Amino acid sequence: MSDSKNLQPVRGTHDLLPEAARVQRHVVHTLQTVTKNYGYQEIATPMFEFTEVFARTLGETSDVVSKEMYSFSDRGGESLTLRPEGTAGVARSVISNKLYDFLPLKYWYTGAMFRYERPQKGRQRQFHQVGVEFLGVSTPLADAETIALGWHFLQQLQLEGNLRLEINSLGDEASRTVYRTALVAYLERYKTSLSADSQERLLRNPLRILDSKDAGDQEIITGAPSLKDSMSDEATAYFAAVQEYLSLINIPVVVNSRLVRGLDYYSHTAFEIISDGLGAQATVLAGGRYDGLIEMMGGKPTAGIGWAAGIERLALLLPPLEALPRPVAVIAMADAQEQYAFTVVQNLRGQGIMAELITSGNVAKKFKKANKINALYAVLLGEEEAATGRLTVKNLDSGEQQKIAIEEIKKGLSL
RNA sequence: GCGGGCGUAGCUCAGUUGGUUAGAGCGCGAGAUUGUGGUUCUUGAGGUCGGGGGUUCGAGACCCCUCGCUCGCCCCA
Repeated sequence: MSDSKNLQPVRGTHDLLPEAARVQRHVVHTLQTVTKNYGYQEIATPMFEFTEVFARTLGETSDVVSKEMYSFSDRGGESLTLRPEGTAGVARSVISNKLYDFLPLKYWYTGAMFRYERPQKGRQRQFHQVGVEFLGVSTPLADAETIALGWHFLQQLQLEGNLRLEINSLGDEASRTVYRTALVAYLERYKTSLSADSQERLLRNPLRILDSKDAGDQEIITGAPSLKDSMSDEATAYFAAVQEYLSLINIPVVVNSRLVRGLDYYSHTAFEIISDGLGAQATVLAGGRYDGLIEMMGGKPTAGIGWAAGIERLALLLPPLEALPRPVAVIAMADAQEQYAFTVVQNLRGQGIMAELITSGNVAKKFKKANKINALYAVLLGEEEAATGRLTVKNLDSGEQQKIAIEEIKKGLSL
């Protein structure tokens, strides 16, 4: 590995070899199937946008914007950014295409996201998400439905380990502003006792201090004013209704009043689904309501709620996939049948049968190769078969052999 | 961005207090008289010990730097 530096994938990126690619495909396919029953359609937005699209919506002071974005100038001098998440792009697309005239909209998406972070298990610099956005409806029912969709999706994947749905309300914007002021006023008194991280957060995103893992911080937070007390009656009722809808369909919910999301565009309902099967990166699906987002970006006021899930994290929790279907191995017994064998494989493929031509080597060798590709059947072609068109088919598990006309093979073997 | 652990063949790992041509299992290739495999046996290929520098008569082992992975913090999906 003398020139290892250039042959290594960039830090935090990974090749998707066939097995992993199949797992990711399975996750996406599962979402596609589940969302269909909820009336969702796929949307795909560009992998990069003008930097401003993310900077404005996620919040200039958010960690994602302030230190994790892959931003660069293109040759025309424009500042562009590789998308760190999916919602901002969809929101931009809704405005660009004036889709707010066609509400409500239900979109799902998948794709690579980019964040300059320190890689860890379940955390990469290029990672993949699936997500959904439900635009144009601001009712507790819409929140419950969206959360149910996420829950349903994860059930469908049959993840190993336990999942926990945590939910909170950040209140409407007015409530949040009131609360932020009250919280900061309280925390200022303990400023010097707070952890260094939280002292920093006090300036940038004080609500996140509620979520601190530092024991000292937690102690201080115990006495802090509660967001509930600052919430308007409407916001409180809204949150109660969301919970009621969820209980109606038996989705277990844990209210976590310290759950705060890191992106600025959220209001009202916020939620996370957390797995006990991962390490520090335990959140497997998360999202919330973002009613102010589209207006903030310059569009008509449009309600919205959505979530995203990390495909790599889901992959870590996925049970083994079904075994791949087994092919038919076509074997010429002698060189004289090689060309005939090629026509036979093509014939089988034309019938919709997965078939592989085993070339080179003596017959014993070819059988070994057939085993290696996990073939269920071997089709043997010698002088007799070539003359009669009736092929010798051997079941490689049982060893049984039979003769079948080529056009009967599909039925004869129930392939 | 901060702190800890790790990095030896494709994979999983062993390499005694620094000492000659770096090992094993699995996997891979070839063979065991040419129309029948999965077992077994024989045999072969494959490593500049992540990379660079240093200490030493001598380094996979010690020191420094660097790259990557990993655990926690942070952040988040």
